Amino acid sequence: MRYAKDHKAETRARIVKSAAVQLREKGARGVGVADLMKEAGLTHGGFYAHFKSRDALVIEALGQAMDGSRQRWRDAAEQAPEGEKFAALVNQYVTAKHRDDPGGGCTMAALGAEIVREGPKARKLFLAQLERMIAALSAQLPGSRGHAREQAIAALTSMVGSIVLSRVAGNGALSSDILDAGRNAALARGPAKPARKARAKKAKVTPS
Amino acid sequence: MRYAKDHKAETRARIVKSAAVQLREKGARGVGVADLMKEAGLTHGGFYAHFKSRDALVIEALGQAMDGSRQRWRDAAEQAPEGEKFAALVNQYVTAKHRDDPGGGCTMAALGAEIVREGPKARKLFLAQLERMIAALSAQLPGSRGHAREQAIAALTSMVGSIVLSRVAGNGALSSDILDAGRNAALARGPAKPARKARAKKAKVTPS
DNA sequence: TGTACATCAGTGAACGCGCGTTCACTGATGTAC
DNA sequence: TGTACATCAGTGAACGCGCGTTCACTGATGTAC
Repeated sequence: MRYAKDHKAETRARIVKSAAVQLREKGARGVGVADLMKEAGLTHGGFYAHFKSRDALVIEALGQAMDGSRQRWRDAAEQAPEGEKFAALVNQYVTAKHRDDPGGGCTMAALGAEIVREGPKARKLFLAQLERMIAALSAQLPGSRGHAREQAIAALTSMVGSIVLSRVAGNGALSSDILDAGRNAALARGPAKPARKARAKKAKVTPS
Repeated sequence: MRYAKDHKAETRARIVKSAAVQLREKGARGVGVADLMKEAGLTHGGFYAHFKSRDALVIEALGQAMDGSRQRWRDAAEQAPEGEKFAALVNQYVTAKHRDDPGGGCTMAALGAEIVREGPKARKLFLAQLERMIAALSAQLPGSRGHAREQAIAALTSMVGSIVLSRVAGNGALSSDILDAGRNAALARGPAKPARKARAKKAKVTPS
């Protein structure tokens, strides 16, 4: 063989990874086959040796992007001490870093609004991801299952809304205010934190 | 003249109105010149007698869509009694009707996430609209200006997040739960309501 | 060890199609004289 | 009143371009004998 035995699999993985980033940056319709292959250091003709169609790659890349988010959420929850896991999930999500890195960020925030128009496969992926996000937050909340779930959903609407709106706002004072207000709103759904932490995290909102 | 004196202006308005709907339904890239003209009962060739380019129409239609939202917000605030205006704004926004009618609904929820990728003109429109939404909510909240603004932003993140996520969820129980939880989270940012109303509005969240 | 052939990841020209844009034309009405 | 011409909203063929997809080919390596 001309290449190492898993060479083709590696190339394929490289394309998927690149697509997962570009999809979130440019939208589901914004990524071309030729761009993707160039990004992976190849020419466009080879694409169909790896994927059945552009759409098939999009589905796979969406799944990959979601897996990345799931891993991040799992890490955040695992690393936080008991009782602070909910806050850790919110705090790793509602950040300027996340706002400024759509390509590496949450697929729901980046593509949720437009994916409704795509095919059923993409929709199913997003629905499953949405349920996982709710479950992950809910698992860190006290009280009855129903109450925890309601609080988790309330927090999630603010989290996703914060990222979407802060991206619209750009990266100035308004954008920071949106992140701060949204983060606080989501955190308020969780268990009360130690006073010093709560104070340290208190957001400053610049008056208009 | 073959046509009434404002015939051309009416045709133009018809195209813009149709585009304002289709943009929100299909995305900024999802609307073609030929589709739009057919929707207006014309053939595609006449398009450039009305608009300089497709992009120019998109900008105009976005503005029109936003004007519609602004009008709806204004009406809701005016019609509600003093002290319930904030709740009225939230309640007219976070509804299944809004979720199911992206073409007639909020431009921010439908296109906010993807408009970041478009040109500076579209961005400016969205930024201005975002500031108007915050101001409209903020004006109905008590307390210092800074505090009212923070509460308004917190509410808005939940409102927009609710619509985006409920659309991802479809129209089943999860979707309803998202609307309920998001609406309650936003309402909680406003002044306390009369007890009977608060009870009547209380959302039921189906346990998972 | 050497030669002929198979394999296969990747190349790049070519094709078809959709879409934005252009343009010569239509046909109904208004105006000049 | 009648005739020739101007106006102008709208028509539909055509063009250019980008993009997804196909396909014959390349060239390096492995294998058969």
